[in-house]
Amino acid sequence: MSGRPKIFEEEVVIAKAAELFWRKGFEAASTEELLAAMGIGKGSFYLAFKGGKSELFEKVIEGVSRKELHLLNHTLATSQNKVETLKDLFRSIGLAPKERNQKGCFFGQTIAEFSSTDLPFTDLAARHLLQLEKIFYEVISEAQQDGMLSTKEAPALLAAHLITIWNGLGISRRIAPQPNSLSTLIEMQLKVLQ
Amino acid sequence: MSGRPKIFEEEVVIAKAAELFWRKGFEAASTEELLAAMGIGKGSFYLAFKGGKSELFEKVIEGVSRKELHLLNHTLATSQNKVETLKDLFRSIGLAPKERNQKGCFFGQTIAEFSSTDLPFTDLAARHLLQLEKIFYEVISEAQQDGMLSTKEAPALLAAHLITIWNGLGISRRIAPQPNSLSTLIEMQLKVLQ
DNA sequence: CTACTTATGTACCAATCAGTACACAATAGA
DNA sequence: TCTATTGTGTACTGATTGGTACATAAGTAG
Repeated sequence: MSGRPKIFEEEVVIAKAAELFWRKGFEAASTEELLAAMGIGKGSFYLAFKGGKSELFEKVIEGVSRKELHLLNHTLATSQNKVETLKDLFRSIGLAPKERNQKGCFFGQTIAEFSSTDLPFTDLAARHLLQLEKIFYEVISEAQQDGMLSTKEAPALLAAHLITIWNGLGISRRIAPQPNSLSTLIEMQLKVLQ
Repeated sequence: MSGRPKIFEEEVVIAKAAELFWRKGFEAASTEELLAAMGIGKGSFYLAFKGGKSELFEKVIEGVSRKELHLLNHTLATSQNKVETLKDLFRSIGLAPKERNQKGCFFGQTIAEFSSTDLPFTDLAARHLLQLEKIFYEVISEAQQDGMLSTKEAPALLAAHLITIWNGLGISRRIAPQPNSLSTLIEMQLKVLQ
């Protein structure tokens, strides 16, 4: 039944591969580099990931998505002021270290690399952004009903607007000379949530 | 002095290469594909572009940038209402055909592909976005002074905000189910210019 | 015509790509 | 200990990568 034991956990090596994919993109990250980063050999890799590099990348997208959404959902669930928590999500961009900002948004990056092809990566990345938009929508919707938001704008439109800004900041943060300039911009952009 | 005549014009083949680079990105576009698209052979190519694929890509960035900025500047120069012209630039995203929208923004795409490396491509692409931002700034600044804009927000902040939205729409347009949804979003986002 | 200059097409190159084949190692159950 | 099962490491593969070498073509100048 159970032969030689695995020397790695799938979740762990997927997370390590994610780091490299995020930094270099799918095409530029070679399988050899990935294997080195994951700390496993070809034999183990192609046994665990029969689909090779593509399967790995799909699982990386799903893994990063799950982690990020879980973190946000958890923070919201234990938050006193959900709108403020949402705002803090954006504010964190202005406070992030340079290395983090240079990597931008993994999902926006993936869409940029693949949206003109027919690979399934675009759909997976788009699905994440859609889920993020849905979270925005629900927080805004609830806050409006509770009178915590004075804006009369439709929650769906506001959520789509926030996603646009999120993706836009995913580019801006990569080329911003100093993160300080980002913070004042973000603070201004968050005025739509009042 | 003058030997065998060239069978191509540099500007023309650069424009043809731009189409492929824009659709597939730098890494995914192979030199052979590029040569086929440009309609020239390796001999001619490496004589004209001693830096190879990299030099070609730099010239593509510069070429696309120059064209887009020139078009916008020309439209603005002959416009009665510059703010409205700016708005129309954004509105055109909602009206563009699917094939166009799937390509997104070439400069955002390039920044996404390279911002974690030290290649000069990021700087070239960032420079374009900065120039675009400057145009936004000047139109807003002038309109505010002429009383055509009631917003009291600082022109520099508004311009940075518009660039964020521009880059965000560069992602949204790639994954939008139908362009119709984009138009209502864009119209809402343009309310900052009133 | 000859000499010179520049452009073109093709054959070729080493390096790298993602992926496979397979001998061998390590466990569990009998 | 023997067998079955699963995992690992390495050698190898064919294809493709970006790029070079070079013979030849197509012009101009004398």
